[in-house]
Amino acid sequence: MLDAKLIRENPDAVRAAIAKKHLEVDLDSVLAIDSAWRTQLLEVEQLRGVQKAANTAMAALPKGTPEFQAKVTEMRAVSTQVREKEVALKETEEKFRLAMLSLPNLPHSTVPEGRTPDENVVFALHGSHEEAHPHAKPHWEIPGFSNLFDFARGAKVTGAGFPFYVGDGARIVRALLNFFLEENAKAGYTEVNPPIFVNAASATATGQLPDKEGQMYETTIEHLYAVPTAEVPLTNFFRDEIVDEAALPIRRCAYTPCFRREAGSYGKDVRGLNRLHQFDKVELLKWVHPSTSYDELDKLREDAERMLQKLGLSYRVLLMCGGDLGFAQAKKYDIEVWAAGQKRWLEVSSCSNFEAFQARRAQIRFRAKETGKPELVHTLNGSGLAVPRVLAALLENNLQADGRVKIPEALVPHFGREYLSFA
RNA sequence: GGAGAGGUGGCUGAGUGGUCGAUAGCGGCGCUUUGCUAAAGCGUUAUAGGGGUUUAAAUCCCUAUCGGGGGUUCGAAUCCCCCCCUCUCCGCCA
Repeated sequence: MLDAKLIRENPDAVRAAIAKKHLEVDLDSVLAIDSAWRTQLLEVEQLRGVQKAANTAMAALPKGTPEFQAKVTEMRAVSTQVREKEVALKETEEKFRLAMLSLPNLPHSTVPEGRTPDENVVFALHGSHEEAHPHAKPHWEIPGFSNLFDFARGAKVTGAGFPFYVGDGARIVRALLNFFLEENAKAGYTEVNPPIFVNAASATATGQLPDKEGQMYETTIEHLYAVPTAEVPLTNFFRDEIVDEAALPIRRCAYTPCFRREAGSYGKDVRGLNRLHQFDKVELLKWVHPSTSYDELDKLREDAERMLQKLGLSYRVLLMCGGDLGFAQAKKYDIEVWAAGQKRWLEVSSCSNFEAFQARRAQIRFRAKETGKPELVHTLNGSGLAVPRVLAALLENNLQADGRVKIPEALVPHFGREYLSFA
């Protein structure tokens, strides 16, 4: 959510910033609602002032006197009027709230211009993805793949996109999660094990609701949402709270399964482990002082990159252009790992600065020592990392002539063996 | 799931229809006293929104907020209804 004062006082600047995201936004209608709301608010407040003054006067009057009765009669009319105007005001307020929720975050000045993913800027390249991987093949074509990653039985038991991980398949997932969590702990992130269902207020605060409702699984009885990412419960940890300024930046990480309906995404990039309805991910989250949030974004990205380096994977970092930035983000880097078998880049992390956008929705503040006033924190998050695509790249890039997969050295202590076998 | 009790400001805790944004205490902040500390005295102590003034801010005016929502009433922290949460007991259960 944006600051209402900002759109009121600098509508043109807001319009220009939104244009960079190439989103259709009717700011004029938002401004019109805002203006109507303020007019109505003023009327209601004035009438309430009249009621309040009468109330004080009546308190001093003996009940049952003619003066008292006259006041009652007089105030009955005011009361009716207030009620009517309040109903109208509430309607306008709700319209305004929804309109404000529909406004995207503004991109940072360093975000490159661009409309489509092709216009994202390659910010960094690491490793030599073009070197030969003589034995590489798409992971789903590796002989014995379905022994470890059983999509057919997953489809039977639950549905497409919910695989079983069996034997070394389950083991490598656990090893990766353990590796990620340990690395993040070293980098200063406190581990959290959050609820994996959240309520509507939480999903609204991080921006999943109201617009991305169709992407989440929802329970029929309590109307809870299965988390699409640990970002949701993690960010909401401090919802409606004032955190200690001296404690900033607060760094946390969490492993959760993530549930995504992926409605409308069909096609060849959904093969194998590339896109699932349920997958495992470790998420990194920071609550920071506004003055440091872009430094913290760089550090967050580096924390995610370091893990890929230790796993010996080639990757690139994309700086997202305005058009590919997403609704809530002010600036975002995507980290993509090279999958030698598919010969494509797979997104394994997305590191974003939301500035105060989520914090305003979630009312997460700190009391600034300088002013003594509560101010909104900035929130940042990034994957650290998503398991299935890292796994896909590992399987493809490290496939040996004998059909086994060499486990990266950093992962061996967690996996317990040097090779993964499909037998 | 059943029965009961409760949810008030940073915290504790009064307040059962009217001048209550709310007694009191604690904590915090400021001032005074003091060689320093402690103590004492005095004062102060929320958040959000709107209006007005202003280059801007502060000051100023108004409104809202006593778990959330709705209702009764001229008027609700207080009465009624629904929901959420906490605690106690019972049941069930990993």
